[in-house]
Amino acid sequence: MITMDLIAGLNTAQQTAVTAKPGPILVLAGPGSGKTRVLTHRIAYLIQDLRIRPWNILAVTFTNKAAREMRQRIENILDGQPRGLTMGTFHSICARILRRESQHLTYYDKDFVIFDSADQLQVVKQALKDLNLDDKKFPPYKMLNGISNAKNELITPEIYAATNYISEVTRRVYTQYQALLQANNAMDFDDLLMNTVLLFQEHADILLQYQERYEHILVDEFQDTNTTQYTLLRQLAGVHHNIFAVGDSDQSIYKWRGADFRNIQRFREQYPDAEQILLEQNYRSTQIILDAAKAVIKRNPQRVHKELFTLRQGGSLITVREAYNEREEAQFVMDSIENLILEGYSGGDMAVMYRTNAQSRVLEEAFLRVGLPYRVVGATEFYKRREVKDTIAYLRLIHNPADAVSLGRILNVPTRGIGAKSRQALQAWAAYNNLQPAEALIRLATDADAQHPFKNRALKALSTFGSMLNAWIVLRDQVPVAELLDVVLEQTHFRMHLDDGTEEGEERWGNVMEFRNVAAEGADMNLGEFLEQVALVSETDNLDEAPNATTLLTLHAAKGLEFPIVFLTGLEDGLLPHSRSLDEAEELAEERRLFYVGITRAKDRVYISHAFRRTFYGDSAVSVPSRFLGDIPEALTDGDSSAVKREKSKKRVSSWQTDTTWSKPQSSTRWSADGGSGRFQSPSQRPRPRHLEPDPFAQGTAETKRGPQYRAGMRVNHGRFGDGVVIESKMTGDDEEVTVAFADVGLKRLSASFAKLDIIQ
DNA sequence: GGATCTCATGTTTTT
DNA sequence: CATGAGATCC
Repeated sequence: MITMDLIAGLNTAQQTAVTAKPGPILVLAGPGSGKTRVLTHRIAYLIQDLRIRPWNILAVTFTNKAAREMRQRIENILDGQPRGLTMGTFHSICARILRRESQHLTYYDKDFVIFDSADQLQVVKQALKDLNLDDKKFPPYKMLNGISNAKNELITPEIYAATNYISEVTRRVYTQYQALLQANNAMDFDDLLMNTVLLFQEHADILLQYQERYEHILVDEFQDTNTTQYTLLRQLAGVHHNIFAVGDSDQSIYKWRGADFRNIQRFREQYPDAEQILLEQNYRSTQIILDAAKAVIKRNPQRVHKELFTLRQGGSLITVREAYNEREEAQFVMDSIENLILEGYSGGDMAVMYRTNAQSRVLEEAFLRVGLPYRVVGATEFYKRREVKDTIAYLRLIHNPADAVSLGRILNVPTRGIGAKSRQALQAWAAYNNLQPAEALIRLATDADAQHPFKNRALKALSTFGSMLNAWIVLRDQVPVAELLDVVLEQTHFRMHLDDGTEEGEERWGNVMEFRNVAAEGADMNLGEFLEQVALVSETDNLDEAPNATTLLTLHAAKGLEFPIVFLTGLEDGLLPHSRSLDEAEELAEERRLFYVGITRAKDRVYISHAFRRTFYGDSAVSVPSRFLGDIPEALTDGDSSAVKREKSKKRVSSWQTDTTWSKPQSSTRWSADGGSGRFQSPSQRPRPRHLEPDPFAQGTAETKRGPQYRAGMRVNHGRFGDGVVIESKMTGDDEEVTVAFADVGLKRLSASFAKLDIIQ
């Protein structure tokens, strides 16, 4: 009887999912098919009908915001707080577990901090320095990628298997990087997940506690889990096997972050008795929008077919519009928004989406020019602004004096006369005394008898700062975070430091004050809790209601959201699909899914735009309309069909080839001999914008970083192996793998960045 | 030791 | 273009 409330208004498939018999359950949910509803009702069903205590339920969501909303909805259904329910992102849940079990962690105490990507970069740089490696040859962010990929695959430095030179370097950097993090009592995002899994692997007894506790596990956005997350779920479900996974492989857009939608397949294999439920009714979009989306996604190979349908027959046609350049494109968006407002829509009903954050700028300028309200998701994230990060660094250092990265960041910010020399000397002295740099500072300030190499100005600067730091640490446990922050800002003359008389300086101080407000709001939190919250929020989490403001956001950030009106901008080859994904089928498929996600965010209307010319890195180049446009049936769009437009645009590009009045780029524009799919144009005619694809054969010099330097047939010389002929050369990751037939030693496979191969003319 | 200038470089996406 | 790192100047 109670059940009736819970399933009223749900369709059959949804009801089946909500009331499914406990066990492994896989819900494949199309966009707009009410999966959040299913999840919340399922949890309510577990609590209300099956009498499961909330304490025994774990629900994993993709963002904190989703968690909050779900909690709210469950509260509404149950008419009360589901007390004890664990709900949050993988990262926040893991952070909580690690914090609670910190006494079992070998290298960490409970005050460990969470390093964001900027901090990570610092650590990688330090690791490279420690290993005497050139950060030009081994770009830190690439190293970081390698490390992150490994962690997402649950590969520790110890088991990391190097297969070539680059990966051997990565392995060493990874090892050192990890050691540095531990020395800093810091974890990066990936560590939160990996260390939880490792903790459970090493301590069966601890795992058992959690396994027994979490009788029911529910996971949202299951297609975007990585191996480590999947393993964690397997671990936690190890006793009760009640795992309710909701996902849609067509909306998997985080492969680059280690996500693997094949986890859905893996789930089926590892839980052969899993019940599978398809949610195919879309409650969001009109028929036209859904048809367009389906036509787009249909082109991806190897999909699990779903028959999506909607009861919202018909609808407005999809507007596809070519603009001359990105400014005109932005203007097109403005004009459309103004018309829609006249029709009765509010600016808040609309979202403008784009592939890359850089595209938001022109749009923002247009909004400002026209005077329409807007809000940008992401872009320059608040917590990543320098002045805010500096402020956070102070708090982090106070919380965890072992955090050398934060200390490094603010040691001389605001400037206080501690330059590179003093910094080095401090580090050396600290290491010599087996102290963390911050501890060394405090020793310097408090221990008059300390033996040290500093004198005069440097000594004064260092010890002054040391005694301030010492005082803050004492203050830490006595006053709320906001007050502590006030003291720090006051004593460091932070405002003076930011205020350079410009408006920008004002704004920076404003940001710091805004951060201070955040701290004041969390008055019930201690410093550690506050820092954790700050580290784990995402920009979308703070997307609060701004009634009339139009939302600007990336396609990635749009996942899980919906808007009556959606603008999809920059539908050009090289942008969507992005140039970096053009040559790999799986990556191209992911770009298509991204487009699919964008379209399916819309309830009523979709506007798609692309520019004929677009400015990249300062100079303007001709763009070709996205190959995805042609996938939308002509009958669903207004005006020219997309395919025709692509043709037309292509012609114009061709004429541009001979039209000297337009020919701004000369030598920099290359003519590709082989232009992409060739589905819409004869490949030989297409000029390639310079930025899209570096010509792999541009020059065979060592400076060419991206493309292969060697070609089959080239004669080469190797210091040890002598002369030979290149048989094959291919790029593997960022390294070039060259197969050479040597006269003396036969076939060898060499790594170009490692082996010194000279080309013989 | 600190501020300012020049030059190269490019992260696509984010918990 | 816009940002960051390194070089140079004060």
